[in-house]
Amino acid sequence: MLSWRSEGSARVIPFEPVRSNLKSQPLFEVLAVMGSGMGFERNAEIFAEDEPAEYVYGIASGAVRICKLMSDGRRQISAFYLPGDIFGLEAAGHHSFSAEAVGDCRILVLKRTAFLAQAARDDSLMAQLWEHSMSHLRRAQSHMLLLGRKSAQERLASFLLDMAERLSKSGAIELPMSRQDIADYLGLTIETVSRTLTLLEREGLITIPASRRIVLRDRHGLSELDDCLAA
Amino acid sequence: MLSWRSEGSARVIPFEPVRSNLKSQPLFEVLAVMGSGMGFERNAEIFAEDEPAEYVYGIASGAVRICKLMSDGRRQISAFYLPGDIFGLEAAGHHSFSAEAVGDCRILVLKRTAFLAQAARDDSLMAQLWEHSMSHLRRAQSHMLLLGRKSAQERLASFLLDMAERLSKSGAIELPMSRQDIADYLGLTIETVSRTLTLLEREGLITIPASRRIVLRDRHGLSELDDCLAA
DNA sequence: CGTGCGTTTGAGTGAATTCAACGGCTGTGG
DNA sequence: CCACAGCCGTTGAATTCACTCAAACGCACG
Repeated sequence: MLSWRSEGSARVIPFEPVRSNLKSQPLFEVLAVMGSGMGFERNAEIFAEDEPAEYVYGIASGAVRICKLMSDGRRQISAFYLPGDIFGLEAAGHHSFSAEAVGDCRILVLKRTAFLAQAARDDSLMAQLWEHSMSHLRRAQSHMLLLGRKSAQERLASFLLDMAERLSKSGAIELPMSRQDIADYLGLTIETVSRTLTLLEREGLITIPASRRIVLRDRHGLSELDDCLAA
Repeated sequence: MLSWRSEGSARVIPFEPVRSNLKSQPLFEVLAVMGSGMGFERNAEIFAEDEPAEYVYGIASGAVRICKLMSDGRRQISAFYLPGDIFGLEAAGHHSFSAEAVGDCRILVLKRTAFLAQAARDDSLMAQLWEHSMSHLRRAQSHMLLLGRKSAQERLASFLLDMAERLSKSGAIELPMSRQDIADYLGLTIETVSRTLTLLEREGLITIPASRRIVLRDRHGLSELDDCLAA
């Protein structure tokens, strides 16, 4: 059941280092300058739960999902990471979740030890590192409110607004992930995601010119669904 | 609706500093040595969402809930903190959630700035601070799996096992929180929590000698419900 | 022009919710 | 000491929202 999910490690394609300066946050800069680039195919596993955490990762292009699995195949995606984001840095030992490529993507990789050595040299970096973890924690808390207390419409509204903010700025979003990914992120089924999107379209809040392309027509209406007393 | 929840700040009772050494984790020690003690009554607000984050808190006795609210009163508790736990430390500016006393409790309080100054003096403390945030993040991720993908029975099983581990070690748990708190933590209603507990009792997995006292009769059975591929 | 995958749509079901009533414990005041 | 009020928790009945099962659609690719 759902076995396609565990196709697991598709091929890993090394490629020439990227000197991305899309995002100039110092943490990402460290990766861009010191790290090396790798390519991952769609659905490739970047690291697995319980695996020793040896590297830090930064996204040059594409998107990554962080997930936890149950033994019967149920999956919860706890976050999507997009270009400029850093992930996989554990304080100790092992990863507590797995990371997979949502689509083909280019990832910057740096040894954890090298990254931490750099942080030790630069106090402000250590502080930013902590700040970084805390911002993830804040996101996680907002997401718990969504998962525990919001209706399907509210979940989709929150999701679309978040995605718009993170990867478009304009009213149109090009989603990097499948409906199944969205469902597993929002704690819904693929059918409910699909139905709810068409519902939002019928209500005039969005239009869906292509399944992965969504235009926000009424941000205000979406924000009302989102509630957004949460940060 | 649900207005009792917002009784808000019940009286705050200052009390003589506690030199607790229940838990000797260095972070908590800093609070025990440098901080001052305060008492909070049941349901008192310790700090509110969006309030400037000026202090760090440690629990000497009692329990605290961390929550987010929606404008219509829906509430999600993202964590419970128990004796020995530290909370309220933000990397920057403002709290992204509120904290309330679950029952009467004694809290150690220290100025954020004093705490961070100490951390700056002691490298290992800064590292532990980061480690601390990461362990919260790990918990949050497991909880997202619970909220997004688990059935009511599975949620209660996870909850009970977690509580047993954190506050009893033996098979009997004395719950510090109400059914409403449990419901808001697990993303359920109070009725579902109640029904599911009696169901678990009928199945012989637990016994409930008093509403706040629960005995785990079959940990193995509970673990199976819990699934617990999650850390 | 089929084949395969991702998505949409439909019909029926079900787990948890809502609405409602009852039971039990605690503390207060007569 | 008992009566009563106020909570908190449990139980019951009916509803609902999202889920499951199933089928069809559409696009991309060989």
